Amino acid sequence: MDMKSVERKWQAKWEKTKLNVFNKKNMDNKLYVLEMFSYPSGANLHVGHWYNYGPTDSYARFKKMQGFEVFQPMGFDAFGLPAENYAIKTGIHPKDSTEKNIATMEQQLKHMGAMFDWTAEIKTCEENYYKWTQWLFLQLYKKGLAYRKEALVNWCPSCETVLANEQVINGECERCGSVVLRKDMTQWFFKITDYAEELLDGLDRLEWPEKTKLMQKNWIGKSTGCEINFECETGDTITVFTTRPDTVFGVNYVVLAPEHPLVEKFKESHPENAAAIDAYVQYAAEANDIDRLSTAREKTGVFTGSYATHPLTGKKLPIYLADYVLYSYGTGAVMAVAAHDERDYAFAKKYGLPVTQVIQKAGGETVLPFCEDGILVNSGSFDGLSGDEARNAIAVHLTKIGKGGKKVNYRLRDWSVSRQRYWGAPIPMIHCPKCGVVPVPEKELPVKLPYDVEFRSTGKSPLASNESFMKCTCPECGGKASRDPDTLDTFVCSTWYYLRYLDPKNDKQAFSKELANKMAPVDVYVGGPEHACMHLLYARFITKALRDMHYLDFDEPFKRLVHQGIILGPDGNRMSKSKGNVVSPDKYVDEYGSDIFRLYLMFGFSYTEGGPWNDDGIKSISKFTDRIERLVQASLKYTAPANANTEKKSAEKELDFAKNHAIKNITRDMEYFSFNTSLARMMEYVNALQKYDADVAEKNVAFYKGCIDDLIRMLAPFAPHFSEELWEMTGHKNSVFEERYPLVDEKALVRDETEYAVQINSKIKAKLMIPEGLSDEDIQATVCAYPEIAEQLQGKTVKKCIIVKGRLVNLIVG
RNA sequence: GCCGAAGUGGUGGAAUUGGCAGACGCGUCGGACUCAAAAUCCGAUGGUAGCGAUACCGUGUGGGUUCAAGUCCCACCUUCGGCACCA
Repeated sequence: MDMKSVERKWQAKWEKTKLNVFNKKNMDNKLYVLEMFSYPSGANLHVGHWYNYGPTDSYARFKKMQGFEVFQPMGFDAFGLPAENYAIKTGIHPKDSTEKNIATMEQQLKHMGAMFDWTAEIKTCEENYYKWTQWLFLQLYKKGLAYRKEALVNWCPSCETVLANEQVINGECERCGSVVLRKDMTQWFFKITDYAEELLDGLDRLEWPEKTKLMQKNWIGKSTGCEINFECETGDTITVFTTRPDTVFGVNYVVLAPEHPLVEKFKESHPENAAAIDAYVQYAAEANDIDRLSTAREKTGVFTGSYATHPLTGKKLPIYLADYVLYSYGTGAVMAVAAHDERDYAFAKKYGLPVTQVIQKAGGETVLPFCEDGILVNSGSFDGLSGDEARNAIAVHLTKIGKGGKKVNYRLRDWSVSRQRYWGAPIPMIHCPKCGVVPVPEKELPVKLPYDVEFRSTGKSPLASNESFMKCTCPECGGKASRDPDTLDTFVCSTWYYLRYLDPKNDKQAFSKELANKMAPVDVYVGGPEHACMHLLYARFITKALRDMHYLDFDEPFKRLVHQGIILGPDGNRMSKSKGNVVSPDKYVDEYGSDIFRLYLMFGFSYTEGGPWNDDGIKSISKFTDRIERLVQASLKYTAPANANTEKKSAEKELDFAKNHAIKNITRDMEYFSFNTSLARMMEYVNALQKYDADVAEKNVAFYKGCIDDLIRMLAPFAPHFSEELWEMTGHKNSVFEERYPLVDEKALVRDETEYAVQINSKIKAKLMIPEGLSDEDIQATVCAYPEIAEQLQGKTVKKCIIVKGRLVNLIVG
């Protein structure tokens, strides 16, 4: 079969008959299947895209044939850093390169033959989309969920620009090699932490992979502990968070993150230490959080010269700065208990600080640092308590004396959404010298992204250089004001795109509430596991926020989630241009056609695992479709005599069994996205058809042709163009996708006997056929009576007989 | 470093969740068809020993639980994903 022309033929037909367009009339029966949209970075569709979209489309088609009205849209996450970097390198404007890439990818996606509903297509870089991303920002601002604060960014002092983490290589700027510093900058944040508890709590009710839920849980990082206040000489209070208030009597010193605001105060009160402090702050600014949190990193720090007072003992405690404390976690300060914390212990040993043991191992020798629960000693009236009891008692006492109390802390931080970049949605805020920060009125949206901008680094955001963009009037006082020069993190665009797909042309609102409530949440969302913590968490947060603002009646965006695995390069490494191991799907699609390429992706890998690319099996898939074509062709010639016998003889029963076995297993496996096993069952069925075709001279033609029709129906989701062609070839006038997926006939699967494995003392001795429907006693009797087994049982007594119905019998003999 | 996964024949991968390890393919070997090749079809194929029935070994490594472990528990090794400005 000429796959290419067949593909074009059916793609054109589907478009004409609107086969892939969601029919709103059947909304009650909807199934929203969504693949993560793609970022148009390269000019071409990648194997990874194919691997995500091809098999998932087969799932969607399968569900369609089960009678669901499937909505499967596609679009482009079009803003982002790579297009801007490309522009800096080549001078090609991000808008131009992005639009060109999208045009190419659209063509490739259409040639893939997936049943995407292109009438719902969205591109996040278009005004009619980002207008509503800006609207979303304003709603969050109104709700108090968007605010400004200082935050650290990677700063290249020689390029005078903010760098993405990706652009920092071993602490140096990827462009110029300068040492990258961490610098404070005022940025917009979304208060995702307000939803920490709900985001955690909601995980239980999601049909998501357990590992993903666990990762999100750890990312949110709830810990229950205690806040404790330490008074300083300067009159300030250092508040620390600890999960181990039971060790509070063992505090030897207090440590602040180098970025802590109190550092300035300490420099003033101890000017003799200022130089050392500055040097250390500089040193810390050169490291990233991952390195700083590494337990393998050499502990470093500097004494501030100042002291704090222990809230319970009144002891004077030296105050240090150390980079193993992060300003972004907890309060940015910790109480150091050298005897009972690994890092504090290492630090204390290095700087010659005292180590005070206050916990004793219950019933054993205590080796320091001892970090487990134990019995309190040297802890005043709390001696003898342990674990939760001690933590509770101390927390209650601290509350009573006003020096702290119980506190729940989350590792989750608020989401920084400002980017000092050009290619993104402008932040719809205005800075007025009189009125301060003022939101752009909704009726003035979108704040359009100007085309003419110098996006090379100038020390400021690229938009800041465009005067006509920056200049505006304050909506409140009418005076001269300027726009926010930053753009939004692209993750903001992708938090709500699943809603826009439902209502992509709406120019009155971001989406219709009524439609959203009917069509969403997404029933099945498919994408890479690399999004486990960020995109997937942000989308959940925004959905909950929209619910609280009464734009939605549901609170989770993605009911079910499936991760496809990652296809690596043939060398086992992640595909990348620099490694030269990128595999292009195009040459395979050209050579074999998109159906065969899709079939191979489904058959050759475990969908959720992925793995290194190899094309060993792709030819065999092409043989498989050839074999099917030959079978179908041959069946066309068979005609039944007028007085044909329609009784099913053993050969027909055998084939019927094979067919129903395949239907049953495929129907189950498709639900789990187990495409490789589904196709294995399909191959077994084809083998059975071939055997019947070859072995049975007097065919039951009507029955056999029915089996061929079912084969085409069964194959349709996996090889859509090929199956349509076969369906037409066998004389059908409709689309095979208007057919129902064959249902299993359980009667055909009933057999009189089942094969059992027979073990003696857990070793397999024989395999026997045992009639169905016997009691355990009868099964044991049957097995023991079997000559081969009886022989081996001679002179022994059966002490125990374990029977697993339909599988195995294990005789324990002595 | 921390969080989360994965490791099964020569190879891609199965294994109904504790019940016959290796389904279905690829590859290899043997055979049929052919002047020959391709294509197609049939058969064999985890390892070791044996003519053979068969026996022993075998799911990253080492221990453990169990009548029974690829699957559960403990320790370790290797690889992969994420770590908050790649998306």
